[in-house]
Amino acid sequence: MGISKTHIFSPRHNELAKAAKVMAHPARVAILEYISKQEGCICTDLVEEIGLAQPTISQHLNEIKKVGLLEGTFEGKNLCYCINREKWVELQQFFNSFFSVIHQNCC
Amino acid sequence: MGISKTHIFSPRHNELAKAAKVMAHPARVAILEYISKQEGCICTDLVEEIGLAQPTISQHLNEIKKVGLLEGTFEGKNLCYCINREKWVELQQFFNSFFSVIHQNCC
DNA sequence: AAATATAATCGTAATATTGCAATATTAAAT
DNA sequence: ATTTAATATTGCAATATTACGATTATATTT
Repeated sequence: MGISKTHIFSPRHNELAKAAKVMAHPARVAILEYISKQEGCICTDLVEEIGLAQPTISQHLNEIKKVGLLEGTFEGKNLCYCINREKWVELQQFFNSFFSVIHQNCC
Repeated sequence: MGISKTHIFSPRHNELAKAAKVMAHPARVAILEYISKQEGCICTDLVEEIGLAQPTISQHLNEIKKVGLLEGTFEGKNLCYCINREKWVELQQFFNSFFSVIHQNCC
């Protein structure tokens, strides 16, 4: 994205943007939804479920991991991913409180 | 972003991603918050408020416009931007309902 | 009509993202 | 120890984003 001057923005704005960025790709939205709908942990499936190549899925998973939305075992064969519910709820509230700030009535 | 295979994802996932993308940059988060906190419409200010060059702000505003989050007069001198509240609430609910889907308890 | 103020557009450089093939790594099974 | 199945990493090509200077368009003042 070019230089992206993150330093001129508040930590809150940067955090919100970072959280939003995770959901800013349909593959990641689909992955998140799929995992969150599973009863237990998921093991594979994702590649055929989503329809992207394995390295691509792996990369997207990594992006999701980086914001702390995934939990579980990540190495070796048969990984076990699941949603970090605390973080999930935190994000939900984060977005919600952002959208709740509207003091404006014009136009 | 490379080829970005939007066609393999559901419309809902694509829409959510598109909405999230708008908030996926701190400048746009800051802009949205600033406008939403104004009593009436804003006229300028944004450039010095945010701290980016005028063309850059203009571009960001355009991104926000494209998802329908802005309303008002866009041409000429002294434009008048304000939040499209309907769309705003729609997005809030969109995100919220996405985050509400969690059927999972493991790990 | 000319000057002024404000915002949009264009062009372009720098950087980020997406996606995949090839390869490496890991852990379990044989 | 080998093989096997599953995921991670690397490297790279294609495309998108971010940012801004220069310019252009538009409307208001003078």
